[in-house]
This record gives sequence, C-alpha cells and structure tokens, in this order.
Amino acid sequence: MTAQFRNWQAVQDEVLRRIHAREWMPGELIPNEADLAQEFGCARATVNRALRAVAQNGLLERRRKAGTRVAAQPVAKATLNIAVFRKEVEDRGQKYGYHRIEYRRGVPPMPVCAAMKVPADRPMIFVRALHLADDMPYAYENRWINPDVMRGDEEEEFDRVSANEWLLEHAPYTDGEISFSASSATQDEADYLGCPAASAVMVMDRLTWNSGAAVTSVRVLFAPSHKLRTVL
Amino acid sequence: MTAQFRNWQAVQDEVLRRIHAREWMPGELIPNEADLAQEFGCARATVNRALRAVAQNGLLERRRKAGTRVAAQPVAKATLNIAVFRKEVEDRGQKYGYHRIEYRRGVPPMPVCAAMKVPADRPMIFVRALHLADDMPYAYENRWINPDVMRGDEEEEFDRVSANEWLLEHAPYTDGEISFSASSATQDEADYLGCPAASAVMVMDRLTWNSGAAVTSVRVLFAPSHKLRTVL
DNA sequence: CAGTGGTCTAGACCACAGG
DNA sequence: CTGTGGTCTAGACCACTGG
Repeated sequence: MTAQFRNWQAVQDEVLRRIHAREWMPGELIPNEADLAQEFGCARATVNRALRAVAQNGLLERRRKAGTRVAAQPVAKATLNIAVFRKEVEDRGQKYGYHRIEYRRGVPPMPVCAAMKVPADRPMIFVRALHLADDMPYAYENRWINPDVMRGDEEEEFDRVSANEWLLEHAPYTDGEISFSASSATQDEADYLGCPAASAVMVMDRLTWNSGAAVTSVRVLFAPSHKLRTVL
Repeated sequence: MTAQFRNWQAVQDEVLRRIHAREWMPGELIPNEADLAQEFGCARATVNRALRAVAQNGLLERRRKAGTRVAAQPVAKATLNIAVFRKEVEDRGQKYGYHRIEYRRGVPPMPVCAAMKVPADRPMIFVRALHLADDMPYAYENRWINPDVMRGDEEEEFDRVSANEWLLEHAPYTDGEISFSASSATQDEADYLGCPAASAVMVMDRLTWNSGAAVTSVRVLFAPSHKLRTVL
C-alpha cells in the first residue's frame, strides 16, 4: 500500500518528488485530482490545494477538462520583495540614513507625464533624495508626486521622512508597475552615489496609480554594488 | 443588510476595497475570520482563502491568536517570470536565434566553484553562447555545467540547442538562486553584444542545484536596452 | 489557557473547454 | 455532452502563540 499523505504540504512534496524524479515526465498528463486523492488517502480538496500551489510555481499547467500536465519548460518565478528602503537597509543590519536634496513644485518632463498618464501641463511635486546605509550612499531617487494624494494632510515636505515611507503609509495604490534596467551614471548621479562617473548602476522605475489616478513616479538609482537577489 | 460576497474573489475585492478606502487603517486589527464569514454571508473557509491571498500579496499580516492586521508598510512583491530565452524573444514577436561561441571542458575559476559548492579542481563543461532577437544580440551567456547532469544522454554539445533550453528539459533542479546587477561591459562582451565598450548592461547570475548537487552556473549579460518589467 | 488562524473532510454544484 | 478543475459549505480538530 502506498504511503499516506494527509496534508497538502506532504502531497505537494510528493508531487514535486515525482516531477524531479521524472516519474512524471515533462509535458506528461498526470492523474486527475480524484484519483490522486484516492491514492494519497486524502480528500480531493487537499490534492487541489497542493496542485494549485505547484502550478503557481510554474511546474504544472492546469486546465479544466484538459487535466494537469507537467510543464515542459517551466517558467521560473522569481519574486522580488520590494520593501521600504529603511527596512531594506535595516534588514541588512546597517544603519539607515535619509537626506532630502531638493523639494519643489513644477511640471514634469513630457516622458514622465506620458508614463503617468497625466496632462503635460499638470504641476506636480518633485522630490530628490538620497538614502544611506551606514552613512554610505545606498539609493538616489528622483520622484514626482501627484499633489492630490497629499490633500488634507498637513504640509509634508519630506525633509525628515522619506517620500518612499510617507507615501506607503498615506497614499495607497491599487495598481503599479515596476521595471529594472542598467544605466551609466551621469556626473551628477555619480556624485550623489559617491562613485566614478559612468559607473554602471541598477535603475528601478516605479509607477503607481490609485484607481486610475497617478500617485507617484520614481526613478531610483542604486549604488553600483547593489544586487537584487531571490531564491527560486 | 450588507451585500453578500459569496465567492473568495468577491471577498478579496471587498477586503482590498476596505484597505484602500482606509476603512481598515494600516496597522489596524481586522475582525477575525468567523466574524467576517458571518458578515459576508459565506463560510469561514471562503474568508480564509481570500485573506490568505491578500496576505500573500503583502497587504495583510496574519498570525495565530494575534489575528490579522493591515500591513503598515506593505512589502511589494514583484514577480519576474523568467522563461527560456527563446520563449522570451518569441513572446515579443521577434525571431529567435542562437549561436554557440565556445564549448569545452575545464576547471572553473575559484569563485564559480565556491558559488556552486563544488571542489575547486572539479572539471566541468563550459559553454559560451549568444541569443539573438531578430538577428540582433539579445543575451550573452557564460555557463558552467556539471557533467553529471548529462550522464546517460547522447553527447550534447549545444551547437544547435541552447544549454538554456536543453537543461530545462533534461536537468531538473530543486533549488536555485538568481541575482540581478548592473555591470560595465568589457571590450569582449561589448563586441558580442554589439554595443560600445563600457556600456551599462544588466547581468543575471543564476545558480541551480538538484538535491544539493550543482547543476549549472550561468552569468548572462543582456543587451543594453534590456528591461525587466512586472506589475504590482 | 483560550482565541486565532491553519487545515482536513465529505459532499455538492458549477464553469469551462475538449472531443 | 461529459470530464476536469474550481469552488463553496458546515463542521471538526489542530497548532501555535499571545496574554
């Protein structure tokens, strides 16, 4: 008699084992939930939960009526946890520091307006700031903020609290997009980051909206050594 | 009487609405599952599923006995889907091309051995290759492969099929890590990528193991324009 | 210790899409 | 049309952990 797998994690482990051991080959159809439930000696809901988890990880493909099959070329899902800079720094065991460089109102450059989907003549708030880890530059950000999200709150000029942190607590968003790329630091950027001009740096562009209304657009340059890490 | 939310997605939407509308403030404790189930007119399991999903997204923090509270500073989860290069290129509607540059056996440099956790004198297979999109350089990879994973298979020298693709189908892995950083292209790298020397490029370092045994270690340089995008 | 989330179950119905 | 996964339910027990 086969062993019993009475909880969904045990079922998941067994499923993963079979995939890795190639008992179920890539592209192959696996038994349906009801059969597996019987084989594993548990309820179908338990099998469902396990298979759903594995599928979310990209190793299984599930379709109604078609059944469940092992992914031929699994798409790796790398999840990046993007926290507030302060937390990111403190989690590394370093001291966090913040320095506001500039604060003003103005009309953003065309590309920013377009990306945020706001009229090109709409004045917004601009904040330039530097985040520090152990007194060394960690990230340099240029940010445009929709003034609407600050309505009703006492004037906040981000001289003590970073916009990064303030917005997350006061300006929720419903949608967002984020992209990473590599870029050569300009002289200015290099000065702030304390690195040679033209150094290769990681850039994060982040846009957020709240129910269709732009919240903020930020371009972050990380110090040259910065790495984004994650496990598969 | 409150509206009915009879399926977990409806419950999830309502929960998200309350968080975004700040009916439940950041850091605040929300009602327990049983109460919500009664309010929503559904089973506790349904509420559980919805809250679990929201928590997985980082907007809720759940702890036994302590209850469920709205995250004060939600950690954004950006999921990058990392597929086979061919699929990545074809999904963009471009023509995929592959060119093997070099194939040989040898002992990897120390840092590679250390990262892969293999003895420093262990000979491995080295493959250098270029992936193309519409005949333009897309990604340039330097890869070390544990010869063990190719045991029993007919000799594969990756002259037609990329290691990227072959390994995914023939060499499953149980664990892996992946990291992204920015780097200045050396003259060599720039030549392969068809860009000026010292261009800033995105680098992906990827390591995989199968039950503790190293499978492959690869360093990929993407063409300068490359961006990693994802929605929040 | 007691309240919370975590999970399992058996059964049921439904939505979808393959054949 | 029919088999598959997707989901809901009511009830139960468990595991953890805060107070």
